[in-house]
Amino acid sequence: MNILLAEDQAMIRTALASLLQLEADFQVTEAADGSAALKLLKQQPFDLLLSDIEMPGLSGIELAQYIQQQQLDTKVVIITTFGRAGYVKRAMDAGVGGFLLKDAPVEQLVQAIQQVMAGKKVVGSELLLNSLGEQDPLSDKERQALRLAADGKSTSEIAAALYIAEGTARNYLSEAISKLHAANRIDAARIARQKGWL
Amino acid sequence: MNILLAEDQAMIRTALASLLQLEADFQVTEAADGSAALKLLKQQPFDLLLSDIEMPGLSGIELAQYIQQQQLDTKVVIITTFGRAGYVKRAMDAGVGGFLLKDAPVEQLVQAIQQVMAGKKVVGSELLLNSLGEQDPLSDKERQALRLAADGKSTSEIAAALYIAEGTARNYLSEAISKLHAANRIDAARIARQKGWL
DNA sequence: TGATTTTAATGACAAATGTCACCCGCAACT
DNA sequence: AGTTGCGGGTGACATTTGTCATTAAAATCA
Repeated sequence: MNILLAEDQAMIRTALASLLQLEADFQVTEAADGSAALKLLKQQPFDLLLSDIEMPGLSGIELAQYIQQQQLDTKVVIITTFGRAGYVKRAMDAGVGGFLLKDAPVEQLVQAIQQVMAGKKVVGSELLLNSLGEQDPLSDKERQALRLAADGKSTSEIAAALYIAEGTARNYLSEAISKLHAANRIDAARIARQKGWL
Repeated sequence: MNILLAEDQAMIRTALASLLQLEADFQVTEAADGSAALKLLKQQPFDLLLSDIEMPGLSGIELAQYIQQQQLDTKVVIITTFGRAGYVKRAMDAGVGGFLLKDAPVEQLVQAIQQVMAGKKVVGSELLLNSLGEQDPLSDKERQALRLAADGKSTSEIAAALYIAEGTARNYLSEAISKLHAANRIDAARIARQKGWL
C-alpha cells in the first residue's frame, strides 16, 4: 500500500516512516511540509495520506480539503499532538477518515490505517469525549479580536487592526470573555486555544 | 550501550526506540514520563539518558539536575521541539551533554549520542546562534508572577499564590514588562515564552 | 414594503492594571 | 556608628480594561 507521510519534524518523520515500513506491507513516501505533500499528491496517486496538523505552509486539514475538492481516491489519517476539539470537527468536515493523538501507541496507528482503508472512520477515544459536547461559541470578529489580544496587543491596536472603534473592540472581547466564562481576555484566549477555537 | 529513553508521546517514543535499536548496538529502555524515568534511574545504571524536555511530572532538565546531584555516571542528551534559547542555557548548567531539535535527522541523533558518550558536548547548530546574545533578565519572583499572569490569573490571585501584597505583584509584573520592552503583561509573557525564559 | 436581526458605535461607570516615588530592614564596607 | 546599596514591599495615581445600557445604520427576510 502506498502511503504519503507528511510531518515537519525530521526525526519523527523518519522514525515513523521506517517503523511503518517494517510493521506492515506499507510503501512510505516522506514529505517535510504541507507544500511538499501537495506537490507529491499532484504528481502521483496515493492510497493514504498520513499527516500532522501543525505544519509550516499547508496544514494537514488543508491537505484533506484539497483531496476532498479534487475527489482524489486517497484516504486521510491525521495525527497530532493536541486533541483540540475544534480540530476534530474541522477535520471530519474535510472528510478525514482517522484522527489520532501522537500519544497513541504505534500498533493503534497501524490498526487505524487498516480500518480507514476498509472505509471506516476512526477517532481516538480520548478525542471523542472531547469533541462532543460544546462547540465554538465565538463569532468571527470575536475570534480575531481574541487572537490579537492573546498576542499582547492593546485594545486600541486591536481596533486599528480590525478597522473598528475602540469601544467596539472592547465589546467583542467582553462578549468573548462572557461566552467562555473567563475572568479576563488572557483567560479567554487560554480557554479558546485549549479547545481549538483560536 | 544502555539507553533510557524518556518521552511522553507513545507513538514517537516507540518509533524512536525501535529505530535506535536497529541503527546501532543500543539497548533501549522506555519511560513514559519524568517520574517513570526517575524511578528507573534509581533502580539501575544507564549509560545515557535521552529525554524530551516537556513532559508531565518531571521535565528533562530536572532529570538532568538529579543526575548531576547524584553524580551518576549517566550522560544526558535532550531532544525537544522548540529551540528556546533559555532552555539550552539551563540544560547546559545542568550538565547536559547534548541538545538537539526534533527537526534534526535521526542520523544526527545517533552521531550526537556517540559523541556525547565520547565526552563531547553537542548542541544543534540552529540553537547555538540563538542561545548566544541575550540572557534572561527576569528575577525568580518576576518569572513566577509572569507565569501566573500568562494563565489569566488576576493580580490579586497572583499575589495570593506568591504570598505577597497585591501592589508588590503589580510591581513585579511592571518590572518584567519594562525589562522585556513589552506593552503589557500578556506581551511580556509572550516574549519571555518565546525566548524560553518562562 | 415594513419588521426584525446583525453589526458597529457610544458613553458612563466600576474594576483591574501599569507606573512611580518612597519606605523599610539588612548586609557590607569605611 | 555612619552610609551606601539592595531586595522586598507599600500606597497613590493615571490609564486601561471590562460591563452594560442605549442608539444608529445595515442587512435579512416575510
